[in-house]
Amino acid sequence: MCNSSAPPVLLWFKRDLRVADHPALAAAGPYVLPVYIIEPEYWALPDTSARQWMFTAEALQSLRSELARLGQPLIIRKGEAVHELSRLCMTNGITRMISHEETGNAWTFARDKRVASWAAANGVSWEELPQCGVVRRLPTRDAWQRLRNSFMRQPLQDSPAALAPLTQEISTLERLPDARALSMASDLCAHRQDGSHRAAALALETFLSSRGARYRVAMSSPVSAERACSRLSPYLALGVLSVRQVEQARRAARLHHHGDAGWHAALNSFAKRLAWRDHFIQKLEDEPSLEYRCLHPAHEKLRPRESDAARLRAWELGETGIPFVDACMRYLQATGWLNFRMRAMLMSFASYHLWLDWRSTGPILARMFTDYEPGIHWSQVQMQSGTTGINTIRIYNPVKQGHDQDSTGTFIRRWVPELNTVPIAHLHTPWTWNDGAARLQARYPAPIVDLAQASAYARETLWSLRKQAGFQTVARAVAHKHASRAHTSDRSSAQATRAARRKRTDPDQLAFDL
DNA sequence: AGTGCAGTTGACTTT
DNA sequence: TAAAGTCAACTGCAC
Repeated sequence: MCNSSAPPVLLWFKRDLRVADHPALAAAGPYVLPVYIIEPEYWALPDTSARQWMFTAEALQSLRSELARLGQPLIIRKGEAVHELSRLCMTNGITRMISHEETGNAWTFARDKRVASWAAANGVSWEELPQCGVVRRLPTRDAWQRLRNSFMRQPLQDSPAALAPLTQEISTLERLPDARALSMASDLCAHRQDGSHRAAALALETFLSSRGARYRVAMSSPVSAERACSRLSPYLALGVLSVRQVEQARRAARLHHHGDAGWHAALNSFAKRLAWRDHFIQKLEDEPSLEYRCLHPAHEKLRPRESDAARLRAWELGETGIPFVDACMRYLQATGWLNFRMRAMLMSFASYHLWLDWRSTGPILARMFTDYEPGIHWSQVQMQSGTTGINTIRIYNPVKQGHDQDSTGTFIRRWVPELNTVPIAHLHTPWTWNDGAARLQARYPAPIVDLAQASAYARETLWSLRKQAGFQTVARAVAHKHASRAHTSDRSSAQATRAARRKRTDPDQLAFDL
């Protein structure tokens, strides 16, 4: 198996830190040099954070031991990608590199272009294979769903039985740097998820066997979502699990729970979310400027580009004076995760009530998410800010959301302990608590905006922008390029009526337009 | 028993 | 998986 005359294939691990269902590893063959590069410049970006790095480091430790078990440990380097790759290729006579297509932020996109041009100029071939439903150079959105589904149905890639140990000695970082060594701001995140493969497998197993039973009804409230949601997002973001592994495990679970209506609803709902995941990442793949420009350009000057520093800070710290908003923000800060609906509410509150530009709030949320996935993140940030031009304006009322999702107030009391003396009748709106509001204000701020006034201003401004000449023409072009085709295909009127009725009653159908 | 009425519910529209 | 408003149908109750 060991062939010392031919050079190995360099397998560049990026956001695919696993050995199972790993198309690039399978394609590389047994004589492989597995490499991960810690890029300090990436970890200095405004949308990356120490919690993401610590999670990544745990995933890397797992990957390193799995590869070692297969016979060839992971080589870990720290530095600039072109520099490290060219050194590894030059000193080992490597002419073939392989990795997965990555739909990342603007920085990783630019880095990949540098790597590609270096490779082309130096006689190194670099293959990039898909590892999820995202299609590179997709000509039109029309056939996407079919392509994605057929990818998910393909059998999982076998992980190799063994790798051929390299004959040459190649230096590797033994100890992974901590966040401080990467010059990252300290980031406690006391309840962060664990990045190891063992933790990922456990989350998948417990979700599909028990935790997910009430997924469909429990996902909306931050109280129940913590347990009932899959919690697979950070593992999918880093590729500790492949989305195909998860999708196929879901299918198997559907058979296992056959006949159970709750499980049936849960697993169907989960399948939709896995598909939406690829759908949004596809958008960033097709339109990288999604990260820094409004999808509909008429919104560019809607909000001041320089954000109000006091408002931004109050929002980031969970000190806005709106209990449910602050509880959600502090929970996110402490756990690195928040359920979808509450993420939408936080973003909506920042963009509409606080009138902050998404380019100042987006990176703050990105850093707090252990599961930061650029394609999902920037699509959602723009949707919840109303800047896509093609989605209906959804301005969440954080008091109503609080009543709906935390009616007993346990979530608020846990995460905003300053409020623990406030009776439940006033917990969601402590400014209405006549007896104690004055005393309370020494510990907890009055609302930094008038909710009704702020949302009315946002609503009127956004809707009047939409009525301006030319707005809808541009909006249609955006929809043609990006919108899901799920509800727009030609249908008989009976089917259309059925679909409309379903739309009203099934939250999945309305969950994430665009 | 039937009527009037306030209040609720649900479908639908507007912003 | 928005919220607020409109409208019509319905409900429960007093008389």
